[in-house]
Amino acid sequence: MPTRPPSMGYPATLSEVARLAGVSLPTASKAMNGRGDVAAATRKRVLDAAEQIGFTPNQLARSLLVGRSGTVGLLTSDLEGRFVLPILMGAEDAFGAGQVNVFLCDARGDHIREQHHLKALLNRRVDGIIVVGRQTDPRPSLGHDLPVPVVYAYAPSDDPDDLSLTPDNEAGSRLAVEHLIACGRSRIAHITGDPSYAAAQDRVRGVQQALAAAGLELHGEAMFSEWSERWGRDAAAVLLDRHPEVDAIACGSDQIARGVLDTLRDLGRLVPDDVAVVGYDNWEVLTTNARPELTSIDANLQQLGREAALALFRAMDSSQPEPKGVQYKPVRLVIRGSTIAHR
Amino acid sequence: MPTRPPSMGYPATLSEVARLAGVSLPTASKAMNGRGDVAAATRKRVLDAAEQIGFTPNQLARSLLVGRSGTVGLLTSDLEGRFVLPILMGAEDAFGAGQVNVFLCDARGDHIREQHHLKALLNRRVDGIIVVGRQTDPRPSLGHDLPVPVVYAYAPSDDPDDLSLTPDNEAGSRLAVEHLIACGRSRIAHITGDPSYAAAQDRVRGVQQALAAAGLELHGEAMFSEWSERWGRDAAAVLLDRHPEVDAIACGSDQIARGVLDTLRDLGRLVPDDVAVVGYDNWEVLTTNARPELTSIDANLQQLGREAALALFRAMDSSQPEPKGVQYKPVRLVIRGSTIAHR
DNA sequence: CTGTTAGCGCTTTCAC
DNA sequence: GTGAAAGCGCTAACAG
Repeated sequence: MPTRPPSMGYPATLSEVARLAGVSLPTASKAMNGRGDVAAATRKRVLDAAEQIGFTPNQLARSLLVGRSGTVGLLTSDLEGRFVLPILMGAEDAFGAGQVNVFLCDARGDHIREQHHLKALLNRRVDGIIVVGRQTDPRPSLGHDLPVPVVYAYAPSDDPDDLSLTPDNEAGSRLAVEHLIACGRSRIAHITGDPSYAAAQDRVRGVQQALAAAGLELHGEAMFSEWSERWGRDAAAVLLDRHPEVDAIACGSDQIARGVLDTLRDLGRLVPDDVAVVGYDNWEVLTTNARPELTSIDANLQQLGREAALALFRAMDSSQPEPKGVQYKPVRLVIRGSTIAHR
Repeated sequence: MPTRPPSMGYPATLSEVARLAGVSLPTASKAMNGRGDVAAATRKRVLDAAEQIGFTPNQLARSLLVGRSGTVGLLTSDLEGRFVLPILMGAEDAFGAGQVNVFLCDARGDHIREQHHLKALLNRRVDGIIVVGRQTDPRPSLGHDLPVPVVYAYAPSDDPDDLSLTPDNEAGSRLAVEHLIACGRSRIAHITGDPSYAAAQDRVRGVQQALAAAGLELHGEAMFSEWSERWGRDAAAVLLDRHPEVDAIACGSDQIARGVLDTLRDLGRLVPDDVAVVGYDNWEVLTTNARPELTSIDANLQQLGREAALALFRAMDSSQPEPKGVQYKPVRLVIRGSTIAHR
């Protein structure tokens, strides 16, 4: 006797499909999944039957049986941060192609909430987890007693036994300054954001390296404060007052660069003729609408998300020892009118 | 004989907990879930045993049995759009509080991909779906032959039998213009974005309504083009050339408003003394860093996401007929220095 | 090629 | 109070 009549309302089950097609349940299963050897005619009957009653295979049952859910967790510390979203997109994209679905969890910077979400993800038997932080400062590891692999993106784990993918900030500002030098600038200053951010420190280091390699020195001290347009405006005013000879300014963010451009304009300094300006982050809304358009450093965050997904895939499939440690991913320079004039 | 020895490596099962606690499987289940009548001492033994072997209840099995997964799908048409994220945050937040986890799917504006994701979500037996669009233009319905309730957020469904939540754009620009009038302005112009967007048309209508209610007329035609700073700059230049008497400009977006501010500055017009400016969207990065800070309209998107989640909750729980149709959600005016001078 | 038998991990009647 | 039995919907061996 059928457990349940093949009525509408409930999603159809595979046994209903089997009955309708006049085959046994396992045969229907094989036919649906293209498994085993099933006569072509039989397969067609099954597929037609499934189509007819609108059969939707229950992944929950399948997952329970095969011991993998085909899902991963994306644990973010802060969805608001504008660096998280592109990473999310890249990861979701890469997973989607592999039939994997993504649970999104936002811990909003709270450790308790993070633990809570982690537990929920494990209860749901995710096959892996990507942890996305909002800054490049190292963050606490989730630990190693987890039953699934974990990859850290943007914010690296503070445990060297974890795998972390983060943009190479040092290389980024090195690129920026090398570009300025290549454009013939030699009196270069640096205005950046909050000194408590690893990103600020790393970028200053990159600037210093590029200058040193060219036998140059920074004009004035590196100027730290907040990651805002306002600070960019104020800092540029002070800088040009005290170092009017400056012919290029490397900025720690596009926001700061936008402020710098504003002040230069107010002071009647032409960009890029008198002073070249380079930003950081390549935030298109800001860079492509600036006057002139802003040269900037792009961290390829979407690519970073994709790579994190692929690394997790590998760790999930092979359960071989994953590579460990922090991988610094290459960034790229996007040249626009703030460093090279159009003609 | 136990199916599997209680060894490490595999996640512990409830039957292992039961064995360790010296009770039967059902009793362990009841103890864990606080169900039925279980002796306090027994419950403690079970909980201790669970703790000891690090038991993690398998939600997959539970879901299969009880017929609800405790998950929902968040189907976005485009993660990139900056209106989607706050809605996502609000929804994730509201669901998280209810022990519900969220599958994130980005269709990237592609119908095929959307159908693909929809199917995946149904296979995973989500209990409901929120569809988040990136524009306020109506979008095709997912249909009504779905086994789970659906709520549309931001982009309403084109089917009046669906429930949609979208910001009230008309009311928004009405608020903006009423504010300008209250500030003593009477020669008001309107610069907005792409006329193919419903948002542009709705906002123009709101502007007209507020002007008409005060017995005023728009100065010049409403100016349409793209949602960019650049257009804001160019449009403002033209506008002030042809209508130098204008004393206020209502803009269709904050980006446009930023461009307008730039041009006003270039022309030596004081804001807000000579010309007041109001933006739209309250995109903080743009509004709080403008000179002066930009008055704008906030669509309360996070709240919108939260409400969509709550509406979906209701529809999921009660399976009573959900309310139908498009609900226009209130927006709010955020006053800053571009309309009222500090003293 | 197809059907029978088992069982994934858990909850839920229902006797004891 | 507690345990035995019966599945949720599906797949992975095996026999036939």
